[in-house]
Amino acid sequence: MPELPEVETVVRGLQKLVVSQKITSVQVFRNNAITPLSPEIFAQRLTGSTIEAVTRRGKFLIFQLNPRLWLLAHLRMTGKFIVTSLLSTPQKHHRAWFQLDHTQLMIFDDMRCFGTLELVESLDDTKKIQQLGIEPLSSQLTWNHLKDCFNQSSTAIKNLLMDQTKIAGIGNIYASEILFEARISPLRTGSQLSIQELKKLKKSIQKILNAAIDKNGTSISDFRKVDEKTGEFQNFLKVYGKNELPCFHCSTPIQRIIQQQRSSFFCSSCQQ
DNA sequence: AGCGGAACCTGTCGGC
DNA sequence: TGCCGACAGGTTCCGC
Repeated sequence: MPELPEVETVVRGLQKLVVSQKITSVQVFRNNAITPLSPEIFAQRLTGSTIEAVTRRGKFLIFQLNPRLWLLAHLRMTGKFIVTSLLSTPQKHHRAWFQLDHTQLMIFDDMRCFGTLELVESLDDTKKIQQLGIEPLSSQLTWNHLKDCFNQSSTAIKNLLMDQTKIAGIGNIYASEILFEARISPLRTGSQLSIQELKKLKKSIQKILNAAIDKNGTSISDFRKVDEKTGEFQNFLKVYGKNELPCFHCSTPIQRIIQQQRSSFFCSSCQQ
């Protein structure tokens, strides 16, 4: 599922529902989601902690706990956090339950079991956070930064946009949508982009990601908000999943190609 | 340095 | 109806 706008949607949902709540018990239903601790130790270390804040870095969710500890969550393809006041037996894809005070339950659900939950003592010492590139919705995103990241590279711009060490948070859907907005072919290499194109790309990254956040993310199949409702940005996609449908602007059929083993969608007429 | 490919795991969909 | 392959929003590791 989730790229930056979906993770941001989940973070905002959790901020309203779980911040300042105490974790009163933890149950783990599938061990391989918890790295590298045993479920017993994982549960023991979390029980009694208070959730002080929920934030995001790239596609990681970060729970800041008191006593001082961080729970890093990555949803990968199908991970979800659901908050409910209903108590029930665990469902098939529930991986962990976090019982909160005030009778609320925070559920980590993940059909494909790629998602991860990890406890760390320090974000500064956590390599997977430290190696992330800039936040694309911060002031760090400038066309000059894009120039530094891209202009020596013979890698396709589609793949560069998804490189989490350059810009953190863009995945397969938004890479295609951003390049359509910027009118740049996914096949162009970083070094082939002009200054004008880098400036346009910077604006397109911000525009598409902000628009997707405004619509609570994209639900093509699995993504759900913490209340289990869908996002709405799937209704505003212009190229992703539109193989052979007419281009929004010029009616040329949208093409699907494979880059780095992932589908890219683009208009060969609008995007040069 | 950077690429392609495979692996992690489960489910759905379309074709035959 | 059933089987089989392709495909799915992400990341990491391995070999070249």
